[in-house]
Amino acid sequence: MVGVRWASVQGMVILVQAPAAVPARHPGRKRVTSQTELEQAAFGLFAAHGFEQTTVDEIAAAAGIGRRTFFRYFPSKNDIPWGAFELELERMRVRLKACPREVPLMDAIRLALIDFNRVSPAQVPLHRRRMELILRVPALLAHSTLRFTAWRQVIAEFVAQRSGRRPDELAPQVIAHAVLGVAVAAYEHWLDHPAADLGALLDDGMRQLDAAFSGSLR
Amino acid sequence: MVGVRWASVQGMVILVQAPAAVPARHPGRKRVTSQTELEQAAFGLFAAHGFEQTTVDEIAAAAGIGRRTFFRYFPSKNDIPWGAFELELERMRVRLKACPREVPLMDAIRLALIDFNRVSPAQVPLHRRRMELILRVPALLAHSTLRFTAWRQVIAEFVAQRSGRRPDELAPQVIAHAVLGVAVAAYEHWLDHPAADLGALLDDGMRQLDAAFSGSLR
DNA sequence: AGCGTAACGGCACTAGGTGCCGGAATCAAG
DNA sequence: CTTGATTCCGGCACCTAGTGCCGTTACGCT
Repeated sequence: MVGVRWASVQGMVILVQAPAAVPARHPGRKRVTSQTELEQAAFGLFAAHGFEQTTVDEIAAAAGIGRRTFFRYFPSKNDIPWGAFELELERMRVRLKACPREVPLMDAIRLALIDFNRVSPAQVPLHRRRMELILRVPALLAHSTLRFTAWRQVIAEFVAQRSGRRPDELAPQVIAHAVLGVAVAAYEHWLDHPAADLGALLDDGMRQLDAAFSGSLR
Repeated sequence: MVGVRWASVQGMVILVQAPAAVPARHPGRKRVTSQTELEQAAFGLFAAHGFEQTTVDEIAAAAGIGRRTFFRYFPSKNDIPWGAFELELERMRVRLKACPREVPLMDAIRLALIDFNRVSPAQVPLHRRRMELILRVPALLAHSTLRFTAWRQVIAEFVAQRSGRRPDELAPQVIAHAVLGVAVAAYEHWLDHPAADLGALLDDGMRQLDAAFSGSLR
């Protein structure tokens, strides 16, 4: 039901806290709901009345919990659409680290980018709703900046490791910003063109950027 | 005193409204302060207690106006550090449009980027405080997203015009995101290394990105 | 002086977010 | 079964940003 496997993860549990499925013998009262349940309740309300018109009170009421409790599951209303982002991010970090050094830097990044954003067909509608909220609701787009920083850091660390620099140097940061830019631009396009293939857009985006610098774009 | 010359500007007055200096025969009560004055009062408080610890009431009190009036000068507390950004942006738009077609696309952008971010030595300290707030205070960094969108749009429109595409196509958007990324990364570096030259960092950033795609970075 | 106009600013209200604290649920041990 | 430690729930009070409303104030012009 809860469906989040996380046995292998140890640290890095920032957003996703213990789901109720784990039978572990914890003392104390059981959690009455989960992030996933709250997310579903919230998404329903967002779809019906829009993000801004939906108050936290309404979400809490719809989920049958107190307003105060809501803020124990999500640090803010803006965090609702992000799901298990930190987990996904960790996945990308591992994937990049596992990439053989024979693969050229930008190829490695391009492939990881595509892989990171692959979703099973069954989850596409949910993913689309998520991204629609994140990229189209001004307050959420603004909030996303903070998540994007963590995302970029993963790229920057990979570039740094590969090129013998420190992650905070200019080159890794610039590349990380650029790659994130490709991702966001591809998503924007994907939202506007539902028939488009996200992976292809990401691939294309990276190649367009390449082309721009190679001078083939005038 | 007010010091904002704007006689030559006509449209595009979004943030900067009529300063009291213009003698124009407007009926009605005169404005009692200006964005610049409020900005100064606010910056003082920010430096003393930090952005988040400073309330709008305190800023208003320091400037000798009512809290309600503050919100007639700035749409939100988050907008304080942005100064005449819209005006600057318009300057960049004009500058790009004036660039001869002989100049290759990415060179034109690189030069405009450097030019856009040139500040006179006397204004460097203020500019640094501005950017420190915008890029280091989480709430302001988040808010900046909205301004950055407008900034990217200027780049995207230029690329589109040059390459015979529409601004919302993938290539212009990707390039715009990447260039903004260079700018932000350069500013981050500049904030960490006060001795560095911002123009050089921007130039370097663009070239690093170029190098990454040319495969010279491994 | 009087009139139209526009800015001021108080008041009340909404909404997100937080600290505090008593109460309820759960598990383990006696 | 009772007790106690632990953990979660959720009400309450409070803070802050931001907005609509509206009476008041200051200004320019006639």
